[in-house]
Amino acid sequence: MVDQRAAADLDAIFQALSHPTRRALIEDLATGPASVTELAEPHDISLAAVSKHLQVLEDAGLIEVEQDGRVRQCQLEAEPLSVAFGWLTQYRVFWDDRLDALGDHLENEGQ
Amino acid sequence: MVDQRAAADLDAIFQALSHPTRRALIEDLATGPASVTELAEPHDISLAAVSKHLQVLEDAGLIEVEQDGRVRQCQLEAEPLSVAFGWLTQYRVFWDDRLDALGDHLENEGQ
DNA sequence: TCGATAGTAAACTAAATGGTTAAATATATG
DNA sequence: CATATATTTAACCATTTAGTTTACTATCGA
Repeated sequence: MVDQRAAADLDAIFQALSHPTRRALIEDLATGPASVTELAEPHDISLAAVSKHLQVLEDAGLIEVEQDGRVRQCQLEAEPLSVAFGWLTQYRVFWDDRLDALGDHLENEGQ
Repeated sequence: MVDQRAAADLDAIFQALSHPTRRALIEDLATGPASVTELAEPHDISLAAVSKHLQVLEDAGLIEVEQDGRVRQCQLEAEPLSVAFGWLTQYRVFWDDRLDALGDHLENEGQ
């Protein structure tokens, strides 16, 4: 009952993650909730453009937005990230098997 | 020397993963190398369309293609998958922290 | 109440995406 | 050699994407 949405959503999740601005927004939000204006500040595009990116993230379930007066507080929603992670995990044996020689550039996630 | 390409490539990798046909191709290739025609067979689109999808996968580094006479053998390249995995791992603490209640839908990757 | 602030919506544009069909290019085979 | 097979390329089309600017809608605060 957590996964029934997952398969259909992989499209939207990976699509959302494919844009550097949206990944940057996610990285910002990893440090805590923020308003649209706050999130837009470091980016060299219009507020409307950031607003659209946030809409994409919200549609993919990657953020949740809470209206607080005239300000919208955005919060990172981890579940879709874990869905994407889950899909990739399928293939982990693959690079564990094949990338021994290159090795350890992923090992930092294990410690 | 494995990661210098990584940041720039996340765009292409996630973009490549965002299309269900391409994910299906990856899943096919996980069972072993295959030719373009073999890969195309289960899909209800033209061979040319599959060829384009494979080109996207190749550009993202997700497959390697080896010409063998008139047939092109495609092989899964795990490294970009591990790069995407690596990016997501950054946020693992997030869903580990927050999704305890939902829990265990990822736990099957640990056993 | 008036003006500033926060944000979305609308209309537009350029480029990218995902598909098609038809033609082209090798290579294999009878 | 002639034909069939494997695959890409080209030309085209419709839709989506990512951005812009300009309105519009709330809401806050003096």
